[in-house]
Amino acid sequence: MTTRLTSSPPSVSRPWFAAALRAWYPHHHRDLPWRHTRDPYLIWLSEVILQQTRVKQGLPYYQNFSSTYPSVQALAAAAPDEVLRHWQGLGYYSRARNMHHTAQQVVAEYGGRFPGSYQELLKLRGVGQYTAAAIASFAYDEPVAVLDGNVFRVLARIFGLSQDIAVPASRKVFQQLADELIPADAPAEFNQAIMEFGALQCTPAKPDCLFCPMQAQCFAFQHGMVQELPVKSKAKAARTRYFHYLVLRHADTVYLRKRGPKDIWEGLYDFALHETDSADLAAPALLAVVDELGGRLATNRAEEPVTALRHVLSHQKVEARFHTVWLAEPLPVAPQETGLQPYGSQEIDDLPKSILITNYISNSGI
DNA sequence: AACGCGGGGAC
DNA sequence: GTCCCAGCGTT
Repeated sequence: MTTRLTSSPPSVSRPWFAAALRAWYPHHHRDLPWRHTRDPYLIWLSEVILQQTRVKQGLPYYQNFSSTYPSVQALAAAAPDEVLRHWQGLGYYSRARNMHHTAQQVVAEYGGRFPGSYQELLKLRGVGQYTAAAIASFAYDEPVAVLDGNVFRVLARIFGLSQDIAVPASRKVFQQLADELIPADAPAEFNQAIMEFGALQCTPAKPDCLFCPMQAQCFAFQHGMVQELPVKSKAKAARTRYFHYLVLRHADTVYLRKRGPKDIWEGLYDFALHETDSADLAAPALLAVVDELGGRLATNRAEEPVTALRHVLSHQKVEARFHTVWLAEPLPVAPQETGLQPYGSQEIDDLPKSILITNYISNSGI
């Protein structure tokens, strides 16, 4: 496959592109709060929230975080569970854990001042090439081009780049072009504008080509390839998992535990979990699990209905069944490595939880 | 280089 | 249902 469908060589600069963006941006851009600050902390906060997240979804989280933690010192001083609780519902929770780690590092090792260049920013946990370029350009006017999903799409269409954007090796072609296009005198505006152009004008499914100012220069439009570009190979299908939750209850408490690493929802809280290869779990197997935990069933409690919930992630489908188990007495203290601990209703509300667990709790009246 | 990691909205 | 979103760290 040709690496570049246009006839002009990569070294040719295209001032018209930056000029067209510059003409389009002031009249079309959205008024977003992180565009009114040069504070690298607030810009970093917004960029981490917006990684793999739409502006519409991330905006309320930015408002909440920036008011709850107005400075990097405030964020660094927060408890890890509290940070995760504020992140609850946004997904990709490693972002919150890394963000908290980096806040503490900036306070402890950088005297509370954010690193002042792209190369230094890149060393921070949770700050990759995109985020480092965004902070460096928006806060410091450093001429480094951002490369996100919007930029990939815009450049692929306008300049006819046919490399598979899902393949890491394709990145260098797009990065080189973006670095050629970004003007040294207005890098921040260029980066904002190209992403906004991708988000509002050159959208994935139904781009507004009819009223696009780059229509005449756009390779994809001129060649009828708008739906074919960018080229992106398919992700592999999501696997299905079967979760059998034991909602262990005694008096006014419910047992929860913090989820560990190397699986979904690290650091979030859920119930005792038994995972199987099928949707069904026979009653004897269920009781065996309770027994393993050292639990003794209350005999004066009526059986409660099993709640079944389905939860879909990008890469997994979780079919969860919640079995309420009333205990005759509290679980033995530190039975094994289960980490299960009793929590009251108010405490549970304050714990960080996945959407699945939050939905179950709100439906079950815990 | 390939993979794992959320949740929501557009179509 | 499919696709994508101001990507990143790990393996």
